[in-house]
Amino acid sequence: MLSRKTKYGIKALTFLAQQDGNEPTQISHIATSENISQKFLESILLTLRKAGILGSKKGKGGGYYLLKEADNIKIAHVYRVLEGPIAMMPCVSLNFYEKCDDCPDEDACSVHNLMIQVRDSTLNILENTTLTDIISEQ
Amino acid sequence: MLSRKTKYGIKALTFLAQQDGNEPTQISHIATSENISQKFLESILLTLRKAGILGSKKGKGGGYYLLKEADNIKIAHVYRVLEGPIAMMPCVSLNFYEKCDDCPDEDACSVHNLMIQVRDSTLNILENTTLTDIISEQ
DNA sequence: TGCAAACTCTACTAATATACTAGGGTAATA
DNA sequence: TATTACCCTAGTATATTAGTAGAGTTTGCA
Repeated sequence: MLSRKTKYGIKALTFLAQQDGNEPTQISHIATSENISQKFLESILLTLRKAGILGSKKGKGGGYYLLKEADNIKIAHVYRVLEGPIAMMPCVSLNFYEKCDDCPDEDACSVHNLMIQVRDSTLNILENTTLTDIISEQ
Repeated sequence: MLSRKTKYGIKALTFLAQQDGNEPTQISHIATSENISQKFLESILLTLRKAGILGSKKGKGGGYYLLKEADNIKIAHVYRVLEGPIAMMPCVSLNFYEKCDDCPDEDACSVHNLMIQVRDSTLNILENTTLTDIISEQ
């Protein structure tokens, strides 16, 4: 299941991508427009900023803005920052690999190879979808 | 992330599918062979039995056995029984649909359509993979 | 026939982690 | 000085992953 965090994060990013120019947009504005708890959104946007996806400006006229063009922001990147691994098990994760403690041999694990397939098909979608793609599909 | 419950469940099913004939296999046998906590496995197999995937026999010589041929057991079914929805959000789930409380219009939701794509590609794999497929891939 | 062993089945309990909410105060900027 | 992002803390709820204890059922043997 996708956490609200990731869902809200993607929604906020598409909202920012649809703003005219690159003027900073206030958290409160995004929160009310997208029906998101403002405090929660605050921490999400902060995470996205630390990941280099968003920039911010304090004080009057401040807010958040995209650091890159919308068609250069891959959903796979956003997903990994907010949700974590795209793979369904650590032992099939490319970026967050961990060995299973119950599996002596990964190649002999019936679930392992299946989850590699699932990972690849999901990855194929998320790596090839940008913010721009998402907006145009609405 | 896939829960251990589902992972163990699939492992147990492949173990049963690899047994000769259809003699009942004891929980303890599966648990030690697959490095699974026996008590945990107990509740998992019970769930699979109630879902009509496994049969059981009590008393001496008892245990669990497959109710159908291995090539008639789809992973998608097992997944839904143990893990729940295959979709990453309730609003794109076929079998567990629920409306999002924050979305006034699903078609206008940037995440919605993306997650339909992810669901379909995952579903395509899980619906077309049976226990037999999993075993042959080891 | 009756007892004991070998099983599954059920119900509690609990530790741990994670998701989400809510509040306060601080720092930077116009 | 007002406005806004930033940061810290703590609480609540829920799911996961077990562990414990015992009840119920079947088989085989004396």
